[in-house]
Amino acid sequence: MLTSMERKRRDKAATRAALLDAARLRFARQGYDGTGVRDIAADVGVDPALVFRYFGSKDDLFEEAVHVEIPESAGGSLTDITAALLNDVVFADRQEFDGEHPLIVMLRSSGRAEVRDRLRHDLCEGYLRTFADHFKGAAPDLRAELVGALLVGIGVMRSVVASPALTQAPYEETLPLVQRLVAALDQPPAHP
Amino acid sequence: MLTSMERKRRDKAATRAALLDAARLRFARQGYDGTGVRDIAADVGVDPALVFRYFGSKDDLFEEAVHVEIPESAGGSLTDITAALLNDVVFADRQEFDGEHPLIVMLRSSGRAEVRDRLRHDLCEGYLRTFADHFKGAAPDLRAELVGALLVGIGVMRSVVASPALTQAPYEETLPLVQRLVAALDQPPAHP
DNA sequence: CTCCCAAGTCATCGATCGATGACACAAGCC
DNA sequence: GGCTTGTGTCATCGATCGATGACTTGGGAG
Repeated sequence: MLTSMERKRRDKAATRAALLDAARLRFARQGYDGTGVRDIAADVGVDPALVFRYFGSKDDLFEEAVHVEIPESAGGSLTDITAALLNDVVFADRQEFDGEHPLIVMLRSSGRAEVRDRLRHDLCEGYLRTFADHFKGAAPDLRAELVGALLVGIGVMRSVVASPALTQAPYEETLPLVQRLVAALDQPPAHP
Repeated sequence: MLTSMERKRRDKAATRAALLDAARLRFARQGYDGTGVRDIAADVGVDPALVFRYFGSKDDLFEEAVHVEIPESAGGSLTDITAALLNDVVFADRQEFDGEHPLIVMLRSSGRAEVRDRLRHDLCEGYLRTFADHFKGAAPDLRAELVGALLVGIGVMRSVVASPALTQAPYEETLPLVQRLVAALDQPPAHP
């Protein structure tokens, strides 16, 4: 797989970018342990030694490959944030990661401790902080993490488990169900 | 780690069982790729060749290690099933798997396709079928898989991401929140 | 055209992996 | 005690891994 047919034959920046793209695809599909630097280099059609010259080590390449900036959550209502997050985390088509979210990519490579640390940081400090701020009542952090669990779980069911219904259901069908769940979490417990 | 201090020195059944226990722990903590047969054998204090003699291959050992029978869901109300499932999948203390559910262990080793197939089968055909049967209205499969996503997500948040709130919250605090979510999924959409 | 630096290649290292087959040794039986 | 059977060990194979350093080659500057 040559990422770009017209890649110049001796262009450091282009080659580095092509290696990064190939690494993202490989890591997304096969995880960290299942991917070798020789595979990545072969995808680009280049010598494996270039990986170490440009990125230092396989670890550094992975770090740079799965790095993604967390979008500034538009400070709207809980409904708006839910819709944005579901779209961004679950349904956004990340072509560079084979259609999966970097969080799922990291999850697939969660054998290493640093990856788990990055996961926790990106999720809890990044995506879920807004939810915790919006939840009123007791234990907002716990309820925010339950939203995170739901979103992560949906991603896992679609990308890893490949469960039939969730994989085929479009965004328009999944969103209202998720909205009902988040709304139920926001309301105080009903004591009839 | 010798599983049992008084293990007889030449006892095939006991040695095999000890290898299986050690394999479960290693696979649970480090995943399939991160675990070597030499590690497992060293845990038991035995030669690595015994692994192949008793189990055939590393793959076969993994298959046997993560095999778990799905409990027959007591055919009670949706509330009862939810409580049972949350306890069994998320909060049951599986000592033999370092406290984690075999589903999470498989998830940590999901690089191989057969593992993903087993995951999908055990989850959708096993755990979630009961939910789909209990859900009235449209798209019961989708809603059942959303329950599965929630449970799997909670397991991931606790075991992999190690998110603070969900990890520390006891069963008694998490269960009512999950109950509210499942109940919201069961009710027909509210159109005020 | 030539020179020179950067881009890319080649050979190779040491470690580790799963796996195999020949071998050593303890236990039960006679 | 000698023999058989089965439990466990040892040495080793071939492949693959990440990583290193010396080497080659292309392309722009002069």
